[in-house]
Amino acid sequence: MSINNKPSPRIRRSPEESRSNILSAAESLLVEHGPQSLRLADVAKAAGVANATVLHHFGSIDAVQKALMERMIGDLVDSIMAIEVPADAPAAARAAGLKTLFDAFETRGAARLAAWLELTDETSRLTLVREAVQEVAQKKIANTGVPTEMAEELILLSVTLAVGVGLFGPSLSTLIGKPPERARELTLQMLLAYLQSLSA
Amino acid sequence: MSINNKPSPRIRRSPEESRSNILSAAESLLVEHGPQSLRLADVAKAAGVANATVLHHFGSIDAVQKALMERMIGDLVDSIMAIEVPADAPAAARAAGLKTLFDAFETRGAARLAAWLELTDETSRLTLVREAVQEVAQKKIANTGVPTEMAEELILLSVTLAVGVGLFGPSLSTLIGKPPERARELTLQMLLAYLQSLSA
DNA sequence: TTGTTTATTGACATTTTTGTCAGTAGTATC
DNA sequence: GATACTACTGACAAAAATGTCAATAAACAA
Repeated sequence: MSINNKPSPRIRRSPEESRSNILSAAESLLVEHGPQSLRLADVAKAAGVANATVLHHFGSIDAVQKALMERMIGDLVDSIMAIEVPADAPAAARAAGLKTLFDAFETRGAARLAAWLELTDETSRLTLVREAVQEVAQKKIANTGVPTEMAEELILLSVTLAVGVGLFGPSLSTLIGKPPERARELTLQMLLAYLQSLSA
Repeated sequence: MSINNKPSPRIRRSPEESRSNILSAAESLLVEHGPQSLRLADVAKAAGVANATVLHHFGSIDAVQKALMERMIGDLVDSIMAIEVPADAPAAARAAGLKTLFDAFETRGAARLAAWLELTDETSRLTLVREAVQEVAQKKIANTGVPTEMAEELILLSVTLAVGVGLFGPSLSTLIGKPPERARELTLQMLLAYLQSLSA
């Protein structure tokens, strides 16, 4: 029996492409199998490269995890910044903005990222998010006549609910026999009603 | 130089005590340093016993983690079951019940436990919680005249918010320069207002 | 073509973590 | 006491995970 030595065709990427490829693979692992699946061998395999390649680009598996946090935080910030809060803020527009916020945390791994950061005491990395939130508070809500102080608290409330629902909503809903999106629906319904009551 | 061979005084516990001691140490580690700190050597050290002792009682470090999940879930169920919802449910009593619920998730590690389960795809272990929730829904709320269907959804809403706020509330609050309990205050305030509006 | 650069890799070395085992030492019973 | 039982432990073995290094090969330039 002859062993098949296929010369294993190499793919040569630019450093940026390669890093991005590896981080994307790691992100999938994180979302699908949790943080403890971010092992060197697993990440390399998922990315379709050798272990040494991962280390060549990041130096250590720890650095991969840190870089992944940074990238996902960056994406999250982009999502937050993209939220539009019309100046006159009619109810429908406000609802759409909140829906976008909740989607940002539930689809893909933003909520899972947040849980990961929370469990590993890496919340300090969230300064970028903080700045984004405050920018939204100032530029996009302050000009509606709502005082900044209250705008910040409403954002705190909304973000807390969005990330919590994003992480736990689907599981808890199905746990008690409801469709997975039920917790989010209920939460959004309540949040909107509450915001409306504040306007009156 | 003579090496000091103190014979290292042994503590001999009953198997139950020993298991409990080890699980308590593990729980502290989980709450303070996250799931990835639940290594054999760390758990043993925190419990003040040898590595082999942990394995003697649990067989593997994995079994320790599973046992810890079970125990914390049991504690959580007890907390939920202890919630009293008076039959006539005056606003103040309802507020107290919800406060208890939120406390159950924030103090100590219930919310962190939930996040751990979520990230590791172990949500299937939550059947006990499910049963507790449904028992509360039936026995303690149904007799207030609220239909079971709605009671379950209100509990889903409350639990989702409680666990989300318990996990993320403190960090997010301090992140934007508020006292750590601010997110919980805001959430409870909204939730109570919403429940009251439903009664009208 | 020839040479330069460097992304890539397999083989190996190191470290970390987990698990095994035979012997030790508390506790209870006779 | 003496004996039995077993919780407990240190020393060691095994496995898993991370990291090193010299060689290879893809892209590009002269």
